[in-house]
Amino acid sequence: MHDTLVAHMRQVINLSATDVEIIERLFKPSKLDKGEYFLKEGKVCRHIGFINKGLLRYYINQEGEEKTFSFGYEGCFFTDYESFIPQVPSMQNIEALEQTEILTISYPDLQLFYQSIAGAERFGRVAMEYVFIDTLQDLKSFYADEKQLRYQKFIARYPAIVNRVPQYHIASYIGIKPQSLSRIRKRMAS
Amino acid sequence: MHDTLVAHMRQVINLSATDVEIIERLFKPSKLDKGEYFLKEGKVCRHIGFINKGLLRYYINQEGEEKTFSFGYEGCFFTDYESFIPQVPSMQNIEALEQTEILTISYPDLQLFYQSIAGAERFGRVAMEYVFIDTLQDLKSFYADEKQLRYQKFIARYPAIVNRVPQYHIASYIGIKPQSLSRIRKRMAS
DNA sequence: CGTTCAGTTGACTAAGGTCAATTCCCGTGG
DNA sequence: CCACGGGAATTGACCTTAGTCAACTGAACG
Repeated sequence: MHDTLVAHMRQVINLSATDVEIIERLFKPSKLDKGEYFLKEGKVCRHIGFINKGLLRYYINQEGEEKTFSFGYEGCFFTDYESFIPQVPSMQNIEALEQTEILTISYPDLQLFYQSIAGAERFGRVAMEYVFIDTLQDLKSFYADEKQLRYQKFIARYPAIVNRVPQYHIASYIGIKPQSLSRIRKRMAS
Repeated sequence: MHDTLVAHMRQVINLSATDVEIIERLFKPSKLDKGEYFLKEGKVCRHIGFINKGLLRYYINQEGEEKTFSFGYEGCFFTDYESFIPQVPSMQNIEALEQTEILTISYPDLQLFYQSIAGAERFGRVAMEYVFIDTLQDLKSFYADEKQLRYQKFIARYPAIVNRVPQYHIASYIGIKPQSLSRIRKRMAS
């Protein structure tokens, strides 16, 4: 249950058997059905999660439109950092696109985790660094890349999920309407 | 010289007099003239900096065009995380738009900082969290906001720097050409 | 076999890009 | 003090790309 998570952590810090027991106690297994929400806007995001299996979608509502800005899949940490870190109400939604198995840790338990395990702070920092680098690359791609290139990068980078996500969510992620993505795909095929 | 930096850190962690001495030893003062570079693409970014005074611009070169994606000013930490964290060659440039006074810490000295001061890991994590939240908000604005709204948000959020930055850099930051920004400004005035 | 919803296609519109000319601003040198 | 030069900003005319609205296709499911 916690094997993948522990393996992730061991790439960064050493964990004793006791440490692993602490982790197994603090990170609680949970399931989300397809269409179920991990987080709804207006609520404070009280957990960080780790995806063992499944697929999540992050989006904001803007003028009645859902803007998807990220996906999470096997081996990803996820939370709404904007809400979780300062513990203020969230403006985003996190929805399961498939039945998803996760491990979650609450805000107070995360503080316990940082205090109980040597190097946990370090792991927290490093884990965030990697999420951060990902976000930076995404941001730069959005600034600089043509929409067609963004689509090509998406299918190159996430081959594992491209067929699990409806096309209109991918269009939203790229920053265009489904019709436009359809036209781009047509252009690419010829 | 290190007052502002130390004050910043003290908002997050306790620092003894000895700690402050360590910080003063590890964070080295330096100056950049207007037009001088802190980082050029192709080089590994070997320092994190803190801005005491001045103004920096971050940009990437894409098809002969400079795409500005961020600015740094008084009280900001800065580095190219994508290059600094894994210590690989950078794809971005950091240029001083004004004479800028900075404090910098090298990668090895940062590891020393983390090891020598209790809570330093924590400060590193928290500092990154705030930069990260900023980046997330920026990313979401780019996804979801009209260009005119992006401009309005920019002048609302950075009133201190809007008059210190040439308009064509702001246009680039927003994600449009200088001509388009000029037309948006005209539209807003009427 | 019909309902539903994702995806495609067509016709038209709107926003931003491109190219080029012009104006504005500011520092420098006659 | 004024004229000139150069880069920034503006404006105009036209083009390209994505958005909008609407109709249609196709696969999934009861």
